[in-house]
This record gives sequence, structure tokens and C-alpha cells, in this order.
Amino acid sequence: MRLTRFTDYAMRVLLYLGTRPDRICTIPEMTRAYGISQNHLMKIVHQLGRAGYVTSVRGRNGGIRLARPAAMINVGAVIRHSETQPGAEGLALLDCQTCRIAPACALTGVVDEALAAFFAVLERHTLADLLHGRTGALLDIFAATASEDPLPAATCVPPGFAR
Amino acid sequence: MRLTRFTDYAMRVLLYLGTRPDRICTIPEMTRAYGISQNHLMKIVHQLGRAGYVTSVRGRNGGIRLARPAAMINVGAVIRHSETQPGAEGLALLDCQTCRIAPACALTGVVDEALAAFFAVLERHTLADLLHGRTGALLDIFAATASEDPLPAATCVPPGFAR
DNA sequence: GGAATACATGTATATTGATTACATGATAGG
DNA sequence: CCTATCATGTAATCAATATACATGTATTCC
Repeated sequence: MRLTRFTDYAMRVLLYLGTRPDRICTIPEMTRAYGISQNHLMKIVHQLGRAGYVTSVRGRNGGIRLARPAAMINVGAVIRHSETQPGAEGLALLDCQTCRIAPACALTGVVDEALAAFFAVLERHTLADLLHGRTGALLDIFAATASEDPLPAATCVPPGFAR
Repeated sequence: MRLTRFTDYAMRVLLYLGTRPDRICTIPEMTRAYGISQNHLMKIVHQLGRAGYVTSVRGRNGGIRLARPAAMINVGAVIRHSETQPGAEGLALLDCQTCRIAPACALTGVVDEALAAFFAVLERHTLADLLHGRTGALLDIFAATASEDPLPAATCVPPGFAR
């Protein structure tokens, strides 16, 4: 039982953007901050854009910013959206589709109820909650890691970088 | 986000045994009832045995039975055990291990809380709850499926059966 | 005591989903 | 027009899980 890395990274993007509400951030920049795949991050950002969480600006001096205040971004909603996006497994915790006893099975209901409780907790939190009192510490980490592995300015991701 | 099929099958085994507290059941029999891999099922049953949920009897006329009353088998405990067994991913929903902001990240706590809520619901239910009022329907399904694909008595799983 | 049945256990292969990489297109500034 | 940045589709890789295979051990029945 785990969330996809897609979801994991989506939350990291939001946390990064949340610590810098003042300015526009780029994907290569976040790639460096977290040390993760730029291509993957781009798809995640794209998805977050389609879902209305971030706004992207193309072209030179472009980048990404939160589309709404952090207090209006619900953690549960983000995670639910990210886990159910096309291509992912979705939230079917059990394989009732091929199970012969499904019509008489009470487990489905119980598991559904548990899943609802899971999201109920997440939905009680917003991005602002996650940032509250931690913005400084996060910025420190980002500053430290950004300088850690200096990349040539020209090519943001040299061949074989990620990893 | 999903539970492993291992967990899924473990619950199916318990449900099967729970509908027949009177007699001892065999793995080939359950394999037929659910149409699933006998080898996999054997490992699941073995694991359930080690965890103290079922008792197995070797040799001719051997088989499996519940080691305790269905009311003493907690759904949450079974699922937690099955998801955390060695070789499985466990219950680390996020990859905090390699995440640089983990020390300052508030998401971990929120997700842990949500996971606790998930299991809290499951732990409110026992196998007996799942069976209550459904034993008849389940037995009907088992009876129907058992006769559906008649297997040679000698070899319980002919080559290429499962699937 | 031998054959048959059933669980026990370790290893290897296959399947599946997720992740990453690659390639190319589109847009905007300077 | 050249460069930086996001957009998008396809392909390859990787990891986890599930399945298959092979063999061992115990028990019962005849």
C-alpha cells in the first residue's frame, strides 16, 4: 500500500511553490532542488495545471506559480486527483472485478468506509497548514540543495543527470 | 493506491473458511472456488498459519481451518499484517527516505494520521461481521463455482489451469 | 509399508504498472 | 531569429508482485 511517486512529487511541487508565493519558479529549478527527473516533473506540473492548482507561463522567463492561495489548496483533493488520474491504478483497493463472491462480499463496504476515513483526514488540511511555521526551514533546505550539485547553466539536465 | 492481491486473497481465504466452521477445507478446493493460483494461495495460507489465524493439518484428509472464532479475527489486523509482511512494500505511503525536505515536511504527519484513520475503521470490524447474514449467499456462490470447471480429481491443477 | 493426498518451502519466470528517458513541438522574450 | 521555457507523445527501463515449477515432508488409508 503506497501512493504513487506521481502524487509524492505533486505535493513536493506545491510545497516548493508555496514557499515562494512572490515569484515564478521553473521546472529545472525544482528538479535541482529535489534531485528528481525533469521529464516526470514536467508531466506532474502539467497535470497540476490542468487541475487548476498551478498556472504556467511559457517562453523565456516563464515558469510556474500557484493558481490560488495555499489556503485554498486542499491536500485531500490533490492526492485524490493525482491517484485517480488516467494511467494510474485508481483507488480500487481490492480486485472485486474478478472476484466471484463480490455480490455477497461485505469487505468491499468496509474497505470503502476506511478509504473514506483516510481522505477525510487529508481533506481537513490545506497546503497552507503544511507550510505554516516551516517556510523558513524549507527555504533553507532548498537553498542548500540548489548549490549542492552545480549544473551548467546552458543545459539544465545534462545527459544521465537524474539519479 | 491499492492493497496487494496477497491481502485480497488472504481475506478471501478467511471468508471461505468462515462460512464452513464445521469442517476442514483444502487449498485445491479454495483454488477451484475462486479460480486463482494454487501456489500463491498456498503461500498465503502458510502466512496466515504463521500469524495464527488458521490451523493446517498435513497429510491425507488434511486441510485448513480457522484457528479461532471468526469474531476473534480482526479485519484491520489481518490487512495490516498482510501488507507489512516481508517482501511487500509495507505501509510507507510516501518516499520520505530519499526526500530532501523530509526534516521540515509536514505532509508525513498528515498522511500518517490519515493511514491511522484508515486502519481504525478496519479494526472496528471482525470476520464475523463480514459473514453476518451472508453465509448462505456465500455458500451458494461457492457451490455454483465449484462445479463450474470440473477438474480431474487426480491433479488438482492441470498445467495452464490458473487463468 | 507403500501409495496417495495434502501442506511446506525455495527458486525462477512472467506480468504489470510506474518511472524515466527521448524526441519533437509550441510559445514568448529579447 | 535565437534561446529559454513549457507541452506532449512514444519508447525503454525498472521494480514489485504474482505465478509457475520443483521438490520436500507429513499423514492416512489400504
